[in-house]
Amino acid sequence: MAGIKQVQRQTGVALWRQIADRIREAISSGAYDETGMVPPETALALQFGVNRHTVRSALAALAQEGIVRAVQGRGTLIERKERLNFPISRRTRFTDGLGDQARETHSLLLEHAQEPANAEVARWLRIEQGTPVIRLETVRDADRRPVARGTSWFPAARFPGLVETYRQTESITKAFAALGLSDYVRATTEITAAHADSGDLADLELTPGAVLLITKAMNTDLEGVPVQYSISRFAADRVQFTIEN
Amino acid sequence: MAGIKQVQRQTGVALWRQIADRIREAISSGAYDETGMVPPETALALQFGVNRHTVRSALAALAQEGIVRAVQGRGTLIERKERLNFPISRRTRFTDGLGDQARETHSLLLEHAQEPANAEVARWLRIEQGTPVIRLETVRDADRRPVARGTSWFPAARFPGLVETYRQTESITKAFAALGLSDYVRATTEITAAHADSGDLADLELTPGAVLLITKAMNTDLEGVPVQYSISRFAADRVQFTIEN
DNA sequence: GAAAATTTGTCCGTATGTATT
DNA sequence: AAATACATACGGACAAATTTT
Repeated sequence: MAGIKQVQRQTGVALWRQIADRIREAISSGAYDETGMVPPETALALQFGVNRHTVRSALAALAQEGIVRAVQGRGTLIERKERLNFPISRRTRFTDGLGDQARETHSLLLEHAQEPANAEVARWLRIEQGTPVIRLETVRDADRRPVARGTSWFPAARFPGLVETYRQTESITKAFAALGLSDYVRATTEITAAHADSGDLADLELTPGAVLLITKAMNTDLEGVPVQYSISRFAADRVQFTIEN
Repeated sequence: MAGIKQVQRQTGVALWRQIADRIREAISSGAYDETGMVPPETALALQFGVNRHTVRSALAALAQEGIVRAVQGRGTLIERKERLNFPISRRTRFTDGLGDQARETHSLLLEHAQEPANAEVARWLRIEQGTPVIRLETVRDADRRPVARGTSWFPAARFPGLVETYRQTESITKAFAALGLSDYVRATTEITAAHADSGDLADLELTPGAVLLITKAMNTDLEGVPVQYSISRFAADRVQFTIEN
C-alpha cells in the first residue's frame, strides 16, 4: 500500500504540501473509493515517514479546499459534490429557478423584526434612512441540504403581515401575491465571494474555510419601485449562477 | 498594552479561536493602524499567555480569511482591500467594463497554442470535438495588481493570426476587429467560487486559502455564432460582479 | 557590504481532551 | 467500557527571509 514516490526533504517544497498533493491525487484516482475515507492520520504518517502533525497540516489544507472533511472519532471523509444551478435574470426566483434540480425545497424563517432602515438598506430600497423595514433571516434547503442563508428587507408600510404569509407559504413570491403585488422583477445583482464566518458554518453545515458566493440583490415591482433588498450567502460548493444575456 | 479580557481555557471554545476573534476585533478597531501590522507572534503569545503555536493557529485562520498576510522575516501584515466592479451584460468587455476604476490595465499573454477542441470547449463553441482551436492563457492586471487569470479558446479557422494581433493590442475586442469581427456579445456566463490552486497563487500573487470567483463565459457574433469560450479566475477579494436586468 | 537580530515557517515529540465506533 | 481517531495545546529546534546594526 505504500506509495512508490516518497516525499522528499530539503527540496524547497514543504513536506505537508507534497503530502497534500499526493493525497489529492490518490483521492481523484479513486484509491480510497472503497471506504470513502482517507486512511487514519497515524497510518498516513507511517506511510509517508513523517510526524502525524505534518499529515494533519496536509489534511487541513485539503479540508480547507473542501476535498475532505474530518470528523472527530470517525475519520477523514472524502467529499463529493454536485452543484445546483441558479439562473440570474429579470425573472429570478429562488425556488422556481431550481426547477427539477431538487425534489424538495424548504425555507426556514430563523428570525424577523421590524426596524428602521440603515444607510445601506435605505440606499438599495431608495427610501429615507430610518424608514421602517421588515427584516427576514432565512435558511434555504434543497433536498435536505442547506444551500443559502440570507437576510431580506422590505418596506414595512407596503407589506403589512408579510411575516405571517411568508411563514405559511415559505415563498416570497406567494407572500407578495397575497399582499397585492402580483409580479416583481430582479433589478440588480451584485456577486462577490468570501470565506464562511461562524454563522455560515452553523446554518449551512459547512466546515471552517468553506467558500461562499454572496449576492446582494434588489427586486422591484413592474413600475421599477424597489420592493426587496436581500443579501444571500450560498455554499459555493453546492451552487453555481448562470447569466443568459 | 495587555488586553483586559484574557482568553479562557476549558470553555468548549478553542483558545486559538478566541485569540483569532480578539485579534480580528483589534484590527477592525484600528488598534494596529500605526504599523499596519499585527504584533509579532511571540509578543501575542506572551500577551495571551499561550504558546506561540496557538497564536499561529489563530493567525493562520485570519490569513485564510484574507484579513492578514504573514511575510517571513517581516511580520504579519494587515490587508486592506478595494474591489473592482465588473458589470456582466450583453456588452461585457474586460477593460472597458472597468471604466475609470483603474488608471492602467494590462493583459499578459502567458502561453498560446493551436490544438484540437476537447469535449467541453467543443460544446461551448458548438463545434465538432477535435476541430482546431486557438488557446490563449492570460493574466490581467489593473493598476499593477493582478486581477484575473484565464484561458480562452477561439475557433482557429475563423481567426488566423489572432495571437499576434492580441499580443500587440492586449485586447480581444481589438484583435477581433482587426480580423473582421467588428462586434460581439456575451451570450452566457456561469459563475462559481472556489479556493485558489498553486497556479492561481503564483499568477495572481495570492496567499494559500485565497478565494476565487470563476467564470465560464461564451461570446458570440451578432448572428449568435460562438466566437470565444473563456474560463477566468478572479481574485475574489479584488473584484465583484454586477448584473443589471 | 557583512553580521546580528528579528520574525515567520517547518517539523518533531508529547500530552490530554473529545467524539465516535 | 474500551478502543479508535481527530482536536487542541505545549515545548523545543532549526530553517528561511527580512530588517537592523
